[in-house]
Order: sequence, then structure tokens, then C-alpha cells
Amino acid sequence: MTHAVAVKRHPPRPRWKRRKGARPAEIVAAALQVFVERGFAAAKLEEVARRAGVTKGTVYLYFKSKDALFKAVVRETIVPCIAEGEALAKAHTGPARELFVKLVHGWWKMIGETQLSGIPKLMMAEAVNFPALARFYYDEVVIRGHKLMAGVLERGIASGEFRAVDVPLSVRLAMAPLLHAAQWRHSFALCTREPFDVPRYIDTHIDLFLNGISHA
Amino acid sequence: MTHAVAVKRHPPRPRWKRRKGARPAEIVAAALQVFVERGFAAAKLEEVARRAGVTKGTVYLYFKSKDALFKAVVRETIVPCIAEGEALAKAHTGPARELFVKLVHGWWKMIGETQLSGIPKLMMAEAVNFPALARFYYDEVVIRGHKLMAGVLERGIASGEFRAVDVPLSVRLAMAPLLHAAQWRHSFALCTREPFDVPRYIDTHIDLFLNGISHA
DNA sequence: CAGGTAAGTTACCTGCCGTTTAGTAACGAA
DNA sequence: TTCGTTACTAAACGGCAGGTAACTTACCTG
Repeated sequence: MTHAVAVKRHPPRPRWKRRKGARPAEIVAAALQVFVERGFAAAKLEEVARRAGVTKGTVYLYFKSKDALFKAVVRETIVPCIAEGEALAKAHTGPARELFVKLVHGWWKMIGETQLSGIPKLMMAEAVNFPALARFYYDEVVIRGHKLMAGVLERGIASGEFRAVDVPLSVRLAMAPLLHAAQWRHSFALCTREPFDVPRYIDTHIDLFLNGISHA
Repeated sequence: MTHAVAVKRHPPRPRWKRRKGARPAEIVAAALQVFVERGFAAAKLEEVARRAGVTKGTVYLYFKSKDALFKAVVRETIVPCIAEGEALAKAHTGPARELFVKLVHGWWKMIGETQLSGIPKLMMAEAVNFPALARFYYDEVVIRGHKLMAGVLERGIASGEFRAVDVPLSVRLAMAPLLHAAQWRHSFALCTREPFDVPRYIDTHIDLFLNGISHA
């Protein structure tokens, strides 16, 4: 309460700094956290601003709406991961099954076990209520991801490693357990102690899946 | 437009009826639709009321809150499905793999391909923001479902049909593709024409999975 | 050390929706 | 037909959060 008596001498240390260059990245980082924790609709820009060390007004200085902010988050977090996967696939030589394993493990390392896993979860959760965002995400991420995985399977089929399975369908079967594990982490994992040994779960899945699509 | 000129003679036909007995079920049915279409948070009680042919106030006459309404929906829709599955398992004699196939197909018929699939999707989506509801759903549905499927696997292991796999982990692997398909229907399916042959997807999954946990 | 500009803050507006409350009308009983 | 009960309606309350606009202040430039 003696708080207001603080010395007011000379340059009383600026209450805030101008940091035009650093703000956007900081706001995006804060937004990622909040979106992941709350989902899109329930995320409060006030909260994003607080965590970024600014006020709501500043957020609107750099992003014209909540939508735009979310798109920025996706573009600067998930999209680069996809790109990295594509690069990995392009650079890969050798059996398709090895590439498959690399990609699946990479997905878990970069997305599944980080907070990024909240983004696909959020997107599936709120696609209905925000069709424009869903479309955006679908075009920028889902399609590219499917193409990536489809390429791997086709490569394996061409090389004779895999049977001539239905590719789009198999892509979904390959991804489903990963996405489910990610969603679990952001939902029921929070209300149970039931252990979930994800690395083993993933390896088991890889095993079953590769075994299933390989020639007998 | 000559509508307002309607004869006002005698008992001008009541503007609404008292139907204490029928209301709750009608409100629950309407609520199921709206919750599935919008999710929990975004579902408007106004909308529920409208579809049930009453006003918002009436909803509160029968359910003390949005939470309570949602719980009623779960109890009267998903929970009976679980119970039916349990009955099926109890009555089943014969190979565990047959029971597995029956349960998976049954799940898709009763939940996956109906609007009920929106409930698990919704619940995973909003568990973080509504921990009390998540807990409720987890206890009443998830645990029972896991127990049910775990029982099937254990039966198969005991009979020598299946290998001695990690049961909880395998339960998740068995369910993940189903849940994912359900979520897909309520998310990206709405923003693409990309076909998704779910019956084939499910049969392929059953194939891979049973093949994987059976003895070589 | 001015003074201008733009980064940042503050306060407000607006619409929305869960919940409540006061009133209204259906309908069974006397 | 009247009257009382109560199912149902209607209207308002309250808080919240996205978005905006007006003001402040950091900091660069001459």
C-alpha cells in the first residue's frame, strides 16, 4: 500500500519498450500455448496478450483478427514440420519401410509429444464451427501430410516391398493411432492416472501396420 | 399473409400444450442433435429449445443446467450402447476373434455411422475446458468400453487364439481407427469431397489388427 | 532538447448466451 | 363455469470476450 510512494525521479525506467521486430513471434508463441490449452473458440486474446507481455490492443496491432492469429500459428509451427517431412522423404534412399518408420517417429518427436499435438486435435475439434479455418488447415496441412505418406506407400508398392493396398485408406490407417494418441494427451490423459506407454504403442502400431501391408 | 385474420372464435386452439411426460425425452433428443452439430460450449440452449418445440425456460424446468442436460444425453444414448456391447460379450460363445468382429461392427453401426459418433468426438474435444464432464464421461463410458474390449482380448489370449500382447495398449490400438473415423466424419469430411470408404477401412483395420495379435 | 511518429496502453462498445424470474395460460377438479 | 395448480412463456440480467478508438509515451531525428 506504500506502493504509490515510489520515487518518481528522472527517467523512471520506461513502463514498456518498443520492440516491433520481436512482438509477432512472441505473440505467436503465446498464442500457440493458449490455443493448445483451450482450443480456438475458448482461447482468450486477453490471455494471449498477457503471456506475450503485452495488452490485447497490441495483438490487434500485429494480427487483424483471432482467425489471422491462428493461421499465423499454424503457418509457423505445423507447416514447417510437414516441410521437414517432405525433405526427409525426398532425401531418403533405401527401403520404404525405413522411411515409414522415420516419418512416424519424426511425427511423434516433432508433433505428437510436443505441444504442437494440440493443433491437429483442436482443428478436428472445431472444424465444424469454423469451416474457413478447417479448409485452410485441410489445404495447408492435411492434404500435404496425406500426400507425403501416400508417396511412401506408393514407393513401397513400386519397389515390391508392400502389397498393392488401397493407398488413401492405408494412409488413414497409418495416421489414425498417432492422431488418437495426440488427442488422448489433450483430453482424457488429464483425468486419469492410467498409464499410456506411447513409444511402445507407436512401435507396436508400426509393427502391425508394416506387417499388414507387406507381402506374406 | 392473411394469416393474422384467422378466426378467433371460442377456444382459439391453445398456443401450446402441457406435455410433462414427453418433454424430457424430446429435449434430450434435440440436445443430442445440437451438441453433435456444435460441440458442448458452442451449443446454444435457445437452439435446443427451438428444436424441441419449447422455449429456453422450459429446458431449465427439466434440467437444472447445460451440464445436467449433457449428462442426460450421454446417459440415454451412449451408455445403453455400452451396455448392449457388454450383453453381447456376455452372451457370446465361440472364438474371441468373432466377438471382436461383432463388437467393432456393432460399434460402427450403433455409434460410428449414426450421429452418436459426435459424442466421443465432442468429449475428446472439450475435455480440457470441462474437466467435470470429462471425468463423468471417462468413468461412465471410456472405462467401461476399455474393460469390454480388454475382456475380449483376454479371452482370446486365454484360449490361445491371441498372443500374450499388452492388453491396455492393444485396446487403444483397436479403438483408435474407429474413433478417428468418427472424428473425421464430424470435421474434415465436411470440407472435402475426398471419398472415405469407411466399411472397407474398418474391415481392413480388423484384418490388420487380428492378424497382428494372432499367433504367427 | 524539442517535437513528431508510431508502438503500446486504456477504456469502452457490442453482441452473445447461460441462467433467473415474473407473469400467463392450459386444464383438471369442484 | 370457476378456480387453483403448475407447465410453459417471455423478458430481463449479468458476465464475458472480440474488436475498436482515443489517448500516452518511448524513442528517433534534427
